[in-house]
Amino acid sequence: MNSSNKRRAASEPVSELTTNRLSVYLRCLHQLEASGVETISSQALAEQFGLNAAQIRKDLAYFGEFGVRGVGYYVKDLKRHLRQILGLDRKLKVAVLGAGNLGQALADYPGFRREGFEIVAMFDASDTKIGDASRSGVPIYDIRDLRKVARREHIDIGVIAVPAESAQPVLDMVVAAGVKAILNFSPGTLRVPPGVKLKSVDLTVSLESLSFYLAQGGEDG
Amino acid sequence: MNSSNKRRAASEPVSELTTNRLSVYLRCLHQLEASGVETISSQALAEQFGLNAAQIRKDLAYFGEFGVRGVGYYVKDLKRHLRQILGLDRKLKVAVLGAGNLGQALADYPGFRREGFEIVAMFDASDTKIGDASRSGVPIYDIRDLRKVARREHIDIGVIAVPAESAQPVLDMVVAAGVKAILNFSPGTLRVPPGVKLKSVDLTVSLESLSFYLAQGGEDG
DNA sequence: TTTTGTGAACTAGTTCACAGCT
DNA sequence: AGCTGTGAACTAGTTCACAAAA
Repeated sequence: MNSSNKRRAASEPVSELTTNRLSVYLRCLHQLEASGVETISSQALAEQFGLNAAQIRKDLAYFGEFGVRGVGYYVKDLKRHLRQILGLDRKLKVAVLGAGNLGQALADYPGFRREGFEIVAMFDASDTKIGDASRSGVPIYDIRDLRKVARREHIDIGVIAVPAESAQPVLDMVVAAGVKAILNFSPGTLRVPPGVKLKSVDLTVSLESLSFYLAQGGEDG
Repeated sequence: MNSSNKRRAASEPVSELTTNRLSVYLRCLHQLEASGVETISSQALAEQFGLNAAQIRKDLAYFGEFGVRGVGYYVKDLKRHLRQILGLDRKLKVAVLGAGNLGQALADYPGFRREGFEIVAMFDASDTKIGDASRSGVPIYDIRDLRKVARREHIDIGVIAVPAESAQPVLDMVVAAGVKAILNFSPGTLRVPPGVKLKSVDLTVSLESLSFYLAQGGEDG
């Protein structure tokens, strides 16, 4: 019997918190598999990685009945299911917008390649960078060729690492080039049309949240 | 009358979501001030930046009565209050652990300096890097000198940008050196003792969440 | 009149606890 | 017996709506 027999309606909402946790579970499973563990209960998984067992079960049950009562989850099986749910069973092509320090670091970041992402292009507006490549060999194209290159290379995901003031115009270009999912590292509010997914990582907000802790909570903790 | 007359008990919890938003509000106020706006209502702020007016008011009211009924908030005043609440009224010293691509990019990231963070040191274990400096001049020290340098330089915040396998040992060293707030860019679960604040930015989870969108939601959206 | 500050209502997310399968 | 999958209970977070202040 097929364990993916429970299918969500395509429009049923999945919380982003849930999908983020699926990534975490997948990483845990990698480690367990590497340690030779064949099956794992939600309880054991929770204890080992500081999570809640019921939450793991709920998150997983949302996508199918992957567990076996009395046994737990088969590590290899669950891994395969999670990779499929997260869309990691096909290679995803990524372009980095902005070939500055951060852009180049992201383009060469080994963690992205590891899970099947392929960084195939960087884009910049500066003549001194265009035509060059990152250390690991990702070519830097003229931002004006974005649409052309994006189509040719079938870019799935754009990563924005440009200064704040050019973030929205660059984002608009990426969207116009047909890219439907964007990871943004620029600070500030950006707008995308419906049907395009924007996820932002705000480095300043992260640091300031630590500053807040030190100023308020840390003093008398 | 002092507008900070309402004081939270030191132990009263503040949601991280709230403190993150305070950073966002502060950034909005920078922009408004630059545009010459002197007062702003929660309604106008909400509309301009895509937020909810009641939420802005609640977040702010949590720390004091900063607004004036019938008028709104004085941009300059509120900015000052937020900077003080977020602990940005003093310079905070930051050290980056790991002088690889990502570490160097973070050390030179202009956004950190802008809000008063001062990146004063990088640490690495590789002889070829120790003694060198980042492009913008941040010196790279031997990780074994962490404790000494951290004390001498009064490091407030550590930023971890080392490979996954060394993340926990490096984190332990940072904690042992007396640093109470850490921003982590390594993937995986890390543990810190109580009294130390760890905030993690997981680049792989972020990308995988976009992959999920493309695999599940994007197709038929 | 305008707009804050805030209790009340609502919505989302987490955890509990147990029926039911293996 | 052991563990999943899940309704019910609970907790956290958001939005509404309005009294009170300027």
